[in-house]
Amino acid sequence: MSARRSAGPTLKDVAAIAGVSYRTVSNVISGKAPVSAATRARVEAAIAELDYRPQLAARQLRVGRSNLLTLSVPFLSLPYFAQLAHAVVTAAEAVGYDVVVDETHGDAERELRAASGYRTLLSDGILLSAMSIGDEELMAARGRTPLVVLGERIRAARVDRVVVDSVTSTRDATGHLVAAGRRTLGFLGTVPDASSGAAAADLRLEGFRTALRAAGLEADPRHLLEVSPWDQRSPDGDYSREEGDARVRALLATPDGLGGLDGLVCANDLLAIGALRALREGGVDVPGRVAVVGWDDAPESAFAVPPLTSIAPDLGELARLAVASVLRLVDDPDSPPRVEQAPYRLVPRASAP
Amino acid sequence: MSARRSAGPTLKDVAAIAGVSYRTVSNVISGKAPVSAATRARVEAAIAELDYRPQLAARQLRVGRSNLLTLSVPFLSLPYFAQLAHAVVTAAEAVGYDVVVDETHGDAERELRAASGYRTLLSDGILLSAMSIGDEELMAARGRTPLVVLGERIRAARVDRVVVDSVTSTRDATGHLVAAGRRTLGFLGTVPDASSGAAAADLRLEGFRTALRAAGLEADPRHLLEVSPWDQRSPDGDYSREEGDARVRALLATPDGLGGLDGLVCANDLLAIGALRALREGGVDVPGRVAVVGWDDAPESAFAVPPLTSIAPDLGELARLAVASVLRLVDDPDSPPRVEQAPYRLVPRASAP
DNA sequence: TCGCGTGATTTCAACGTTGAAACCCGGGTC
DNA sequence: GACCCGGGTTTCAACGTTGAAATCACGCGA
Repeated sequence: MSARRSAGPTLKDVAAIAGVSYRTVSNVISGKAPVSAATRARVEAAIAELDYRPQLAARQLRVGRSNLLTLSVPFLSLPYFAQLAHAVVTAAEAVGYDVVVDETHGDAERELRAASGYRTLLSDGILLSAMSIGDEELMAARGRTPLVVLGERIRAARVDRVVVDSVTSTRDATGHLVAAGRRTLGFLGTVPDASSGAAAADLRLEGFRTALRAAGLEADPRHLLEVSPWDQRSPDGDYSREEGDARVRALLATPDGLGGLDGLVCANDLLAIGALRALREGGVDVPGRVAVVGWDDAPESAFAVPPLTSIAPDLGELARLAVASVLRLVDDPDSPPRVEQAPYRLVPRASAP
Repeated sequence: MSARRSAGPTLKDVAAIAGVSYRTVSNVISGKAPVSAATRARVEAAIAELDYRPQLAARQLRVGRSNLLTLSVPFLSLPYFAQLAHAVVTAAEAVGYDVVVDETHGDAERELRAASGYRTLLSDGILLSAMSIGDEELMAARGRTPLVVLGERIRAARVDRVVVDSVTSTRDATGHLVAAGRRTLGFLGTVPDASSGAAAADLRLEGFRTALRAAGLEADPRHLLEVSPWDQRSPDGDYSREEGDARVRALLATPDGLGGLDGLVCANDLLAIGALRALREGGVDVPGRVAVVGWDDAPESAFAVPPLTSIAPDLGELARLAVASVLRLVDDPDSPPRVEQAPYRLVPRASAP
């Protein structure tokens, strides 16, 4: 006897018990062909008796679909991606799909593998949240598997994408500070190499600048706080609480300290939460002296000290759009690429009332 | 032409180009049979030319394995489960497995479906973190698919489980407070219905009591704070920051307020973080007046105000043990059930130095 | 009474892969 | 020179399911 798996019952086993052909059992299950009430009952009894379950692999082989989507994110352990995964699993379930989760750790090679459809054909479509690879690499690597990119790092028009507008959202967040009378604003989370050019953080910086310009303001270069270069060893990437803490701490240690800074826009909530700690421990009142806003609306942000004002992307909608997009591609691989936007809103809290 | 999928190349297509039989292509890919260097090169060139990928469904159908595990958790959006998912994906990847994530929302019906192996045969094994169903239901529902239960809710000896010892870990956490001179201790997170009897929170309460007893202390019943009954509508379950905040706020609103409470042990970090907020806003100094410990060591806990002392379960090890267990079952379905323990450690921070 | 249509059921083949076994061929061995 | 050995390669069948088409039973109108 071969070393095969538990060898559960098959259509044939059910058919034998019910006294019909196995095709009829299939008909009962799929409901695609009419079956008399009597046989249906017999078949269903047999199914229950054997606890029969269809073998997805066989179905998939036959029909060419797995009803599986792959979600590829850098780190499931970051709140943003955890929320995203939650939203995607929920959205996929609503349309009868399961989700395989892949973590890239922001590793370019792994992101390329995701873009190209992995080594093995498994899922019907891929949702990729990239943070290391750029447009050309992605376009070069992509394979036949339907692909939808999440987020604004990738800008190529020839891929389906679902995004939340980083520029206008961050402009709004910055505008919120300006409207509250803040005049000396800083930005936490600029990226070292200008080469990337399309990272979400760059777009958020752009939104920051747009808002300042609109208000006739300008940012002191010392208030543009750059995060450390990407570090593979860090388990959570560089937009972390620790990094936010460190960068603001460094600013405070500067000869002029804050230098009049009265508002800080952060590229994400984790950086903001780190910044809050550094400010608090540095004796700087928030929002009295400095107002802080983040981006993500992580669940913990409402419980930060003080509670953090943030941009809340509608991840539920993002996920629904993404799933819909990828399924459209599954149905029609030649469907022209679209870029869709998910909404966001500004959630004001005590850190920037 | 039928409406099948993109119809990528198959072994036969590669074979045609390379001028060999398709079985030889298979040999090149699997490496299970010797292939001469010359043909190997030709085949590999053909593979590259066509960008051939093996079709997992066909392989799975043939060999009876999918190299897929299903992880079933209540909420991916809770830090604990997000960390757990991260750990499981990592551990599975190390042994060549992908992970399908299923969210039950703590719904009993969905947990039962997970325990029984889902409606369709897809993954080789299931890792289930249950929070609603009990021993009997689980044993009754379980099907043929190898199952490993994560966590201590389920106690049945006849299922494989991987746990972190809630009793001793919480006893340690409580002991830490006692050692620091705290004498009037409370517990946040008792559960309403005593019927469940095996929920992790109950075990943590037991650990709390054990430690008190060992120190010759006793808890004032008013200091055993019960969380609200499970609420399906709540997106995050009842062990939430909001709940912790509400329960402690309620205690403070009591005629005697804290009533001498000088240490609070929380069933998890989210409750503790909520508690910290309520205490802070109630003007209660932590740890000056009340020391607080949590359980989970959520990433955000190090940045809480004050940073939270917590029990840090070794989720990496938990995941490795769980994956190893389920794969053992896959290889040998009759392998006797085991219960394995993952280690934990106490991480002291400012909330309970 | 015959044929016809429709509902119910079955037969057949195919999806792409791999285990098992057969085959082929050149180089020893006796 | 007959034989065996083993690397290299191929043939064959099967995994469990579903699309397509064939078959069957039966009531009904002509």
